[in-house]
Amino acid sequence: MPGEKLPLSFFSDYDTRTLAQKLLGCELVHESPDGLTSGMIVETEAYLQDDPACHAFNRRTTRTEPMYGIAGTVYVYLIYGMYQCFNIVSNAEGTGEAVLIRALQPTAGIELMEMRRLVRPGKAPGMSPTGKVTLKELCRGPGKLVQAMGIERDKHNATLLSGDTLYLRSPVAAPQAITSGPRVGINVGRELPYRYYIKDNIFVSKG
DNA sequence: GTACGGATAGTCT
DNA sequence: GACTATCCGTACC
Repeated sequence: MPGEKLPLSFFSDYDTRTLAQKLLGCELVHESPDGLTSGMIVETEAYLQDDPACHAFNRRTTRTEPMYGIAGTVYVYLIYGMYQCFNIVSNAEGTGEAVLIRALQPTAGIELMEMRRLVRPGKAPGMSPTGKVTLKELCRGPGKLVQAMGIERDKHNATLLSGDTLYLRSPVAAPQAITSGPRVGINVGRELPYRYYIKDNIFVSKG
């Protein structure tokens, strides 16, 4: 049913690359103490066990442990020492694969997202005269969407996406054309076309 | 509109 | 001690 909370089984129904495409058009919802925010997933990247760009490519460590959990586990990692990236673990338990969520099209809680994304006053790309970033820039990038959605590190290794404060809803309408290409910002494995996004959607981080 | 330098910290070798 | 890869702010066109 369109718009329904997705059961945990959804995440184990597909292999990682298929899941990365199935997630496009789904709505990520966070019911935080500050209020509800949500956005439609418009851009994802798949990270596979045999893929050198995958955090779980090398041996199993404490940091990547959640990646080996059941499909639907949340994996949040720190990048550049300043930003977080939000991933949904995929494939069978014991396999270290995940889908990185790279961009959202905001659907609810816009004002709250703007508050969370406030940067210091001044001129910057995508910033309106009022000091708020534009709608287009709110969730256009993995670090930005984590900030806008208010996803904290306590969500790391959360066991469920359904029935909790952070969950997904099935697409209201099937996404239009899906395009794939090289993943963003990585060196190793850059030749693998594991990035998927909704064609011509302006909320995608890179066309 | 594009280009690039700086900030930053956890993880593993 | 090496390695990692995003956002912001300034510069410039």
